[in-house]
Amino acid sequence: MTSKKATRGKASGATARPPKNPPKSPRPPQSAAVEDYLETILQLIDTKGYARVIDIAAGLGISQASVTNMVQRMDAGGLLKYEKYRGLTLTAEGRRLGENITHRHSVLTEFLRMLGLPEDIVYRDVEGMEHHISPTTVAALVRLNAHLKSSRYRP
Amino acid sequence: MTSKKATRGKASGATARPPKNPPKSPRPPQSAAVEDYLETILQLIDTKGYARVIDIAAGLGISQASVTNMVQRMDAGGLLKYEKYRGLTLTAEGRRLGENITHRHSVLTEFLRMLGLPEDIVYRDVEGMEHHISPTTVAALVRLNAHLKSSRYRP
DNA sequence: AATCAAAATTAGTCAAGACTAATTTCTGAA
DNA sequence: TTCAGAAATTAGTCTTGACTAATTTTGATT
Repeated sequence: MTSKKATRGKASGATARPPKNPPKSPRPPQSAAVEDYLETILQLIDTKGYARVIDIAAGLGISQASVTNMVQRMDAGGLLKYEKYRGLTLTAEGRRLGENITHRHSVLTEFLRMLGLPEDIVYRDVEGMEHHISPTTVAALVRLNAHLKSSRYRP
Repeated sequence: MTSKKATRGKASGATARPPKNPPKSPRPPQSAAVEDYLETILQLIDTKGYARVIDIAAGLGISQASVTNMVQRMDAGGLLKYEKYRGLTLTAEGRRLGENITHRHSVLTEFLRMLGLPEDIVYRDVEGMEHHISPTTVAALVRLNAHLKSSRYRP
């Protein structure tokens, strides 16, 4: 608990603690939502060869309008290249980020399965937790997974 | 990834997936933010005997105004009893919830420490992840922690 | 009892991200 | 080539949860 971080607004806390406030330009996002989009987009591209707005929307379970809006901001943020009505492609950075996220997702999923949890719970917990795990922790989980596997851990 | 859940607005997805839309009354909240508040409030009460707005604000690193606002909504949600300018007390439900949350926090912290992670990373990852772990997973982690301890797991 | 600083509250904003409705563009038949 | 339906975009809202500024209440001190 503790610490909220301020949605991103104009922190400078009257009573607040760390007033850290990055200048920030127009609209480049960097959030849990963006990670979900990247993950879905990468999966679509690697699966069907392209990522249409409608498929991203279906994959995330949200409206097409929401996707259009976010995709435009992600273009502004340099995560992907977007041409209205034409389609989109990930930039090098977007792909790299997407692959990190996907890896993290896999590691976490493997870990929870190792605990003997039912698939639906694994799925939901991974969904929620994945955006909050540092690279260091991911690495530690990779090692733990290997250990649990080799030691034949039975929940 | 996949699935966003819609902030809570008026889902009914044009393209969206599960249009589940609970009626919802005035303002009863139930979110990660509320969990952070409950955790801080419970800690203050069990430590100092009471929880003042200014201390909650300091604990969460946000403004007093934000706390006042949330505390009023939590009162409406039945998590605590609040009297303007006078103070607040947790309801039975609020305390029960707070204790669950605190327990989850401890279990998760112990787990990450077991992985040999540095304290600052443990702290931040717990902050982020704790709101997304199901009771079932918490139980599984308790067992895993015991196992790792007895097997003298060394990262 | 009067006063003043600390604590709390109110009022009004803001940003993210989702939504609906309406409009525009694209595309595959006919 | 035309056109209807599918896909995408725009415009405008809404909710959550933070923020600042201004105001009010409380409580300790004189």
